[in-house]
Amino acid sequence: MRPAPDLDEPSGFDAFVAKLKARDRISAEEEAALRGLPADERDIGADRIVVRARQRLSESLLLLEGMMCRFKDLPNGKRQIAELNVAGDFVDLHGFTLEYLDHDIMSLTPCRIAAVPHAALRELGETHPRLVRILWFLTNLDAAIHREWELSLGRRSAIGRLAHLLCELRARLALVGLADDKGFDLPLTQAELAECLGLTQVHINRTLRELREAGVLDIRGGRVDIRDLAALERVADFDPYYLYLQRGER
Amino acid sequence: MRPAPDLDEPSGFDAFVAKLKARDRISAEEEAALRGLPADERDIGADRIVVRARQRLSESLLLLEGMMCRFKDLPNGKRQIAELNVAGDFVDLHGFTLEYLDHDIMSLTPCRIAAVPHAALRELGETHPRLVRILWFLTNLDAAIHREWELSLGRRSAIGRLAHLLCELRARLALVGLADDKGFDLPLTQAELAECLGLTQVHINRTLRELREAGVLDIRGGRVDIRDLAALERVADFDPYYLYLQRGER
DNA sequence: CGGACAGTTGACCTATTTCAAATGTGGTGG
DNA sequence: CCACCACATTTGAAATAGGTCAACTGTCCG
Repeated sequence: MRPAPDLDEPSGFDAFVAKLKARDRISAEEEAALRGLPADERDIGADRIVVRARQRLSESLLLLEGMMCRFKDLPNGKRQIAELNVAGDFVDLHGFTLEYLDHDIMSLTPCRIAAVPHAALRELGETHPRLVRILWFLTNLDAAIHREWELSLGRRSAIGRLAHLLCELRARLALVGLADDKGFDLPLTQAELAECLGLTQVHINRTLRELREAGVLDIRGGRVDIRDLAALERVADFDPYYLYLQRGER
Repeated sequence: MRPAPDLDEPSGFDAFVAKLKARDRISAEEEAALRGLPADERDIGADRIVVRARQRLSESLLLLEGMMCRFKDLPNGKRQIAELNVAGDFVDLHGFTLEYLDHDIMSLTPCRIAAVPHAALRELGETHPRLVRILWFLTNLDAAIHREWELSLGRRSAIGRLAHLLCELRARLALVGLADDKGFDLPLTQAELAECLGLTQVHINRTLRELREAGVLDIRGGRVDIRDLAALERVADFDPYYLYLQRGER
């Protein structure tokens, strides 16, 4: 295990730690333990399958930079993206207890990742039970996001779904400083948005136009320009409580 | 904490422990630690909200008997059930790290539950890190089920969705001895099935008829009679790997 | 300049919803 | 034992959100 680095020194772990601190009080000793986790950093190109379903895992990947998604395919070729992952997400932390994943994970952009061996996580469990609860929380947060997507997929209209996804992404990216009220970078094609929302690419195109013509937002060149955030959250029916953004300390 | 009971003595924990043992090797000492968890047993009527979203939690509920569901509502009144829970499920274990839920939990039948204080789970974390990983696994299993439901809601046809849900339920109920190849008891109305599947009650009725007329199964009087399991799994496109039924030991 | 994709648009189609009414069914009180 | 009520199921007819198909238009990059 590498020595705990100087806490002031910027590292790829920053987005991750920032996200934890936004939700829980983390002591200096705990932060050092997290930053001291052995982590093999790597770069990955866009549109690469990073983790394959059913593959036995011995490490979990922290996404330092870039965007990834987890998805499942049907034999007929239809694809459903189950969640988007942004910088600071521990994309397959659930693989630590599941041992293999039930879905693939793919990079949507070039990404920088840090691979943390499961052995190190197990060790952390012996020494820092509270940190384990915080990691456990992160996987439960993924489940909460899945539930909100189930609600969208099952019960929201196309425009509501699309607006909701954009609100969620904005909130999650803002947490790591990658979005504000004006907008954010969105490296997704309309076809990929369709795969998130259970719609077709053609219908995404029309729905996007509807949002544009209503003066809500505009997507151009991989960037979401929000014209009227309040209106966006209204059509999305967005309530971020499911993201657990301001949980008290445990 | 009450003393560890005789392991041979039947208890409400049996379905729970059976489910763990089906997936992981549990030592006698570990089983004793689980069964020794303080648990306040209670009975609950059908159609009662058992845990409310946003409510601060200090205990988690193990479902000993009966069926529950977790759901979210839209302001327009539409409801999406995110998961069904059967005997042996730790229905709001995720509340231990989330502190409050993002959804309601409701009983679908009369239920018997055991409430385990979070303090006892925290203590277990200090003494039995491996058991914590097994509990953590259970919440990750819920997330895997959510992902499969996202796939159904986003990409499967009505008949595929319905068949898939019935396959999943059958597999999960079989794990605790409540289903076999012939069928199982299903205490859901067609309206509730619709709320699971993102469809309308009317369409569930028609889809059920389609399955009946194809000789696949018949639902009558709260019981699913499976006529042709292979056909059912074929229209469902069912592959139970996402249920992690035969994981090796960690 | 050409080729590969991503985005746009129109015309038509269909799975599922909506609305409305009829038919079961199980439980309760008289 | 029957009448009645609430609720679940069934069915038909009409409406629609979103899908499908096919072509055209960027736009980026080598």
